[in-house]
Amino acid sequence: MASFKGTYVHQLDAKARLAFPSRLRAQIPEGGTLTVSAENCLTFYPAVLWSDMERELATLDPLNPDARDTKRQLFGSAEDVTFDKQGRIPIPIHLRDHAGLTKEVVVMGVGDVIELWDATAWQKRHVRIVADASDIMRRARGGVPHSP
Amino acid sequence: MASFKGTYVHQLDAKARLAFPSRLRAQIPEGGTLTVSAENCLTFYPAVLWSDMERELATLDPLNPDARDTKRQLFGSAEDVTFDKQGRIPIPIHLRDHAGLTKEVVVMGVGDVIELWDATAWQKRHVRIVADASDIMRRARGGVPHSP
DNA sequence: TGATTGGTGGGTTGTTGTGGGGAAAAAAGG
DNA sequence: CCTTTTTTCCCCACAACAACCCACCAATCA
Repeated sequence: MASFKGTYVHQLDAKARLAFPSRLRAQIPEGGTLTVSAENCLTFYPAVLWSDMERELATLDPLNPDARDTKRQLFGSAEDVTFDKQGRIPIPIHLRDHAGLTKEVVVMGVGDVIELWDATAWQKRHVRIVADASDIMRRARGGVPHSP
Repeated sequence: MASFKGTYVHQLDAKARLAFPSRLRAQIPEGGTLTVSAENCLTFYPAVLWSDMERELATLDPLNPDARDTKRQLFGSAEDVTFDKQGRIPIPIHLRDHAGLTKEVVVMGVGDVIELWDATAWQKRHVRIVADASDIMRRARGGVPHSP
C-alpha cells in the first residue's frame, strides 16, 4: 500500500490546473479519484483505495437517510483525475468551491490518501493542531468526541 | 534494533543542509524519515521504526476527527531523508520552523530514534532537566501529566 | 608528521513548478 | 445540420530550486 507524506504548496494557474507534486505523483502514475472531505478540503484516493471505498459505501443501509446523504456527498462530488503530460490536474468548480481554493493550494500526503487545502485555511487549522497537539493525539486513540 | 546515543553539535549551512554525525549515520546508512515531535524538536525514525509507526497510524478510526488531525500532523510534516555523498541531509523549511533551527543544531541519539534541537532551545531545556532530574525520573514511570 | 576520517563551503547540472500560445475536441446556438 | 464559442489538452519556454560533484580544513590517530 502506498504511503503518502510531506506538504507541498503549489499555485492554481489561470486555467484552474494544479501541478501535482512530483514526489507524490511518482507513487500514483495512473491517477485516482478526487472528492470532498468532511473538513473543508478535498481528498484524493488512489485507484485501488477508491474501489475499496465504493464497496464500503455499497454496504451502507439504503433505508438510513444519513447513509443516502453520505453517498450523495461522496459520489456526487467525485471526479476521476488523470495527469496531463506536465503532471497537472484540472480541478472542477464545485470542488474548488468546497475547499475554497483560490491561488495557493496545500497538497499534503496523509498516509493512504492525499488532501488538498486552501493555503490560508490550512494555516489556520495547522496552528490549532500544533497548539492542541498533545490533547488531539490523546483523543485520537480514545474515540472521545471533541468540541469545536 | 539500533540504539542511538550521544550528543553532537553541527552547523546548518547556507543551503539548510545538516552534516549528520558519522557515528549515528553508520547505524542507518539507508536513511529514514524525519518529522515533527510533540516538543519543539524534530524526530528521525529509522526505516523499520517508521513503518511500524505507519501501521499504528493506519489503525486509527477514520471517522474520528482527532485521528484525522493526528495523521495530518505526523504524515504531513514527514519527509524521507537520505544522505548525500558527504553524509548530509537537507532540512525543509516547515521542519526548520517547527524546531526553530537557525544555525547551531543539536543532534542527539535517544534510544530508538534521533532528535534534532535548536542549540539554544536544547540548552534551556537541558538545564531544566538537570535541575529537576530526580522529580522527572520519578514521574517518568507514573505517566502523570506534567505542567508546561 | 603523514594519512585518514569527518565536517564545511560552493559551483554545476538536472529536475520541477509555472506561464502561456495554439490545436483539437466538445458544447452551445441558430 | 452547420457554425460559433468554449473548453480541454499538448507543446514549448523560462526560472527557481534541489541534487550531485569536487575541493578545502580541521581534527584524530598511528
